[in-house]
Amino acid sequence: MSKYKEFKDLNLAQVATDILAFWKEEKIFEKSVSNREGAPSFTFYEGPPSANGTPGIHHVMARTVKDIFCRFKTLQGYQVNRKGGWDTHGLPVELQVEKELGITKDDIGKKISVEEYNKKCRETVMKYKDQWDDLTLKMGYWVDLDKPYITYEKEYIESLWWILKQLYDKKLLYKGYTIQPYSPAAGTGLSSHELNLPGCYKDVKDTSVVAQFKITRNAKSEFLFKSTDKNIFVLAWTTTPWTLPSNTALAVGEKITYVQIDTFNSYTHKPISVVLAKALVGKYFSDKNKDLKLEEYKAGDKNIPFQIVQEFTGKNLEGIQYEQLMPYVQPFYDADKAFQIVAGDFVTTEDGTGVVHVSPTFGADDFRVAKQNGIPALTIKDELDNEVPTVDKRGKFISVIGEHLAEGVKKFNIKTHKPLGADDFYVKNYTNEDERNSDYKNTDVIISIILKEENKAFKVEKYEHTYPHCWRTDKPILYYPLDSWFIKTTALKDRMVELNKTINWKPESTGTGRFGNWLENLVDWNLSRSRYWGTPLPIWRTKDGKEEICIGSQAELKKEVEKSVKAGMMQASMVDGQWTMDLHRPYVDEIVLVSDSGQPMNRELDLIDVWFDSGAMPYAQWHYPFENKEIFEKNYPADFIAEGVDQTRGWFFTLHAIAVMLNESSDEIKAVNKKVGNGGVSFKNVISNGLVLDKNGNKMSKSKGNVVNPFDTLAKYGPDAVRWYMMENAPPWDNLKFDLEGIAETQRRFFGTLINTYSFFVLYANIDGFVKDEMNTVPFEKLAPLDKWIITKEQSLIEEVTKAYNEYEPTKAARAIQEFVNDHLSNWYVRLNRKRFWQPSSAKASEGMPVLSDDKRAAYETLYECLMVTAQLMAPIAPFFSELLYRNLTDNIRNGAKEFNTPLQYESIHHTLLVKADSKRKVEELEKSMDYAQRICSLVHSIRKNSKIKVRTPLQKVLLPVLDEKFAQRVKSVEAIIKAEVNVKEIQYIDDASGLLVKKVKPNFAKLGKQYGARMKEVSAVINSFAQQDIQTIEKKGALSKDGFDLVLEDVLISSEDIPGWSVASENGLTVALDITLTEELKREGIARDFVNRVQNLRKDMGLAVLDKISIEVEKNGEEVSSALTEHKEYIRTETQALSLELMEKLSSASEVDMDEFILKVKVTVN
RNA sequence: GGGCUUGUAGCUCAGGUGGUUAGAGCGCUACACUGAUAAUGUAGAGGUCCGUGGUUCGAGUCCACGCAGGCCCA
Repeated sequence: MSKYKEFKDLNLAQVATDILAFWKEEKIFEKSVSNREGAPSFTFYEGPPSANGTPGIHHVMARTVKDIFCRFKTLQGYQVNRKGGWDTHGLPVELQVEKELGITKDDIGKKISVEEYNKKCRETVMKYKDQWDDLTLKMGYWVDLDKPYITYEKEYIESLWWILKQLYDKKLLYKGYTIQPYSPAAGTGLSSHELNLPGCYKDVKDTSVVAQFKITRNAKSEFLFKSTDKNIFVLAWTTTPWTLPSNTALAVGEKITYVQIDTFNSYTHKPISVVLAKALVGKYFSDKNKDLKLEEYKAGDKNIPFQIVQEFTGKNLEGIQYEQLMPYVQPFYDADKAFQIVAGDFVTTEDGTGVVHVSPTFGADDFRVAKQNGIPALTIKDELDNEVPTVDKRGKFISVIGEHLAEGVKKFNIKTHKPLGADDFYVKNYTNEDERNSDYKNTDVIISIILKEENKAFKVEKYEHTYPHCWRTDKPILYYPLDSWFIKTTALKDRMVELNKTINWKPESTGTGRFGNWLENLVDWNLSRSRYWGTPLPIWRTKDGKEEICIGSQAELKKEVEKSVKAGMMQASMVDGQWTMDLHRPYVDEIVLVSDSGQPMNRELDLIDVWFDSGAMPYAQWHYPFENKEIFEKNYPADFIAEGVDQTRGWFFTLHAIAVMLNESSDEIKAVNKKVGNGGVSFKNVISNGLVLDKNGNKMSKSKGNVVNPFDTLAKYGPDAVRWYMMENAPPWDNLKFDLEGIAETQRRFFGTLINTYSFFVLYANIDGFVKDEMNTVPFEKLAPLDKWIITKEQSLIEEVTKAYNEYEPTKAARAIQEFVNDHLSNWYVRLNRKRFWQPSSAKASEGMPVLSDDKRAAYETLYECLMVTAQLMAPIAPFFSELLYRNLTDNIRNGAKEFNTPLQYESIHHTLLVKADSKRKVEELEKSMDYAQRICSLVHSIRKNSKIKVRTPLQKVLLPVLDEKFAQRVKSVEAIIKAEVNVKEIQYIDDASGLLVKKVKPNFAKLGKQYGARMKEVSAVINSFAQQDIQTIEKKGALSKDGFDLVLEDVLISSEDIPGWSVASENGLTVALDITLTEELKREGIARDFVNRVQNLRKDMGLAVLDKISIEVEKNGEEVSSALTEHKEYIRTETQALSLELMEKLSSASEVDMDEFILKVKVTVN
């Protein structure tokens, strides 16, 4: 009969290596999917990593989370297809290529062709694919690496185009503009990455203006006019005065407190009344002037008096209108909305006046707040009838404004270094004027002077701040409206918000908070990227923008190209033969299509945001709708996805946005959703996991040198310990403080204990020749109480762990399994049952035909079952070790199991079906009783310890106060266990009748609180004053009236915390007293047990085998020892397997053993 | 600056709907066990529950304001 494998020097890393070989050899992963053909499917989407960087330890964490639930669902019987994927486009790839080639973006198209550049990108993007695949394999992440989706593939891009076309057709794709960093000197937009290049932010001194915006008197503003007769101005500060001519709104903070102050303008000396944030008054009004009288002010006085008239919050200012500050250009549309005060969440009282000047064309915040409030931007129409801002792309004011400024220069006699015409007003010095000229005045200064003269400037001063500069030209950048293609996500905002509520977010707060708020404040999705390596926007346009076409497939493009060739726009050679064109730049850019009116159409040069690539993966990974429609329908939407919380606005959003928009714009998707009963989401459950930090809670970074190498870690500790540690330590959505010590602890504490438990089973099972027989097991009713108890615990564990996995709570699952193995199985069940396993089997055992008693068989079967269930439950988290455990436990019965089609027929644990809890095999009563046993033992140990009486010394009895009969019954059912565990002869139950019991009473606050509330102090005083008699009365009668309170039994908690004259310990309502009197008889028994212990040590020192027989000789040492050994001779002989035990007067060449109180000479000889 | 999140023992973490003695594991100290033995068990020490206010008879738990760390966004 084949035996169970024993573990020697178990190395979890080696286990993984062996199991990996087995998985590969037997195609275990593939089978885990194919075995489930026809079963309901559980869909998982893999968020594609980018292989142009190396994987880190946090990827192990993220992928463990993904793997767990896919494995779990497989165990539950689902078919779980999981297609891997690669994210291949985007800026990081481009940057890496540029670094490798030593070029910059400027060199593209000059030193290197777009074609070569993109070729290089394509090569680079898979640079570390091998490392990724290796990690995937080694950590045991099961995902299909053979047929991954790759975002640069033609088919993938075609699906993206199809989606874009759906959106386009529903008018959800449009061309607009956003405010972006722009370099007029270089004539190009800058990415945030370029802005963050070292040296871009420079300290500069700019002219700043606090401008006075004159309030219009009407119902809303009336309250400001009540207390003053002066003109009222709102003060707003800006460090870019050139944006003032395009001001269309002012923003205030709703919750910020503002004040109105009567004072005088320091330049014109005119009386004014101004509004600004209360917190900033001190900045503009000196405290030493507060007592000056307004009436006594004379024009030109240096100290200007001021008087606070009233104060109010920003909310009161909302909607108030003001006069345009520099009325040079009027808004084209919504003019009635312009020039009003609105609330902005970006307004602070850090600096300025607590009021922000809003110029929608030249500030991102400004643009957003204006859009939200329907406020127009100041623009004009150019010769092509396009709306353009008041500053052109070279950084110069349009001539309409230039005229006004030139007029102002003349009118106020401003001295400049050269005559300024309408076309000379650059907003910054982009024309390299000589600033050293004493009369040099930039546009900001000129505007400031004009404002001063016009009583519109409250304060003008130089202000030093950091401002971004163009890394190419070293000139200050502008925030400028640039053309972009947008997806009108705002049109479906409500739908997205609504559908988001149907998604199960782990943790919930990410869904409602971070993601929910993001959706609430949604702006249109800016798709455009001015780059080279990415998915091209499939839109072709005529020069005047009047005609355009959005291409939704390769076939359509081909058709359009043919049309174009016919029209003579293109050469036929481009489409000759098969259609094999790469859909990337530069090839698509070379295609010129023909419009309906016969105009040439060129592709809009933009690429689309890479996030669109990944968000479209549910469709594009299957090349939907061009292929695989059935597979797609079966795998839409995802049941589960998981990525880092940083993906909230990344992948999670793009998945959601695209899904919701397609559900509105595509009839096909709508039909699929209807068919599969999906409201329109692309994922139903999502875990957003946290970061992996170093053990001190710092972010891992190369510069800090605290990066943990995943390969080293896996090799050292084995993937199971790493995975287990990561899940057990903290819920995945919390940040993990990653500590290698922690993995070592997991290894020792959990895997070590489990291995030990298994080894214990194997040791005896092999001796006894126990083999699991699925067809014939001892029925539950015949099990020993301890067996029933651990089986009960096991059922609870199955329920708990299954629930935890179902609710995407891996940490709860891991912790429950760990508690079961360590505390219940190993520490209690195995420990207390050891004897059952090593009791010799019946005589036939020696003849090689072991016959197991039912009791022993029950013990083996119980332990076997616990190990098996543990293996199954832990399999999702620790797939390797559980596999080893399963195979070791089942290899010897596999053939039989296959024959009889029983649960253990599968070659891999990952092919089995998860056990279900069986309520018929639960004895909850036993669970409670055992809990008492454990607690009572703990208390007795505690008393022994305090009295310094070791467990080997037997004691007579334990006293147990009984407060209710149920309790006594429960303890009695486990009495034998308690007695054996703490080595006492009897347990005596004492109640009121014994007269020993002193009871204590405590108010039951939880119940009383509801009834008495504020009178709690009185009631509890009354209860605390109960005499013993009162306690007895309320116990017997169930009610008691005292000091005006009618109390019932449930109002109080009765406990016994004292037994006079006894050694007592109590905890949590349980009280135990121990009789620590040592009678001569007990002492003798103690000596005998000590003696056995010492002989066993000698046996061990001598290297004897378990079954070796011995003879013992002892030199006499006083009457007590002699009678102890004589009295317990039989006991000693049985325990030590001694054929004889002789007391001798004198012993030569004997061992001296320390019996604590004395030394004994003992001689052990082998028979 | 905004949104979200975390703060409980030396370390890592538990602590439904508020209830009076705040728990676990590791680590530490001591002891026990010695037929799971390079294992195992038991006990003990260890806490301003981040701070300050508030609500309440009662706050680790609820509210407000802060402080510190983290993520995302400006």
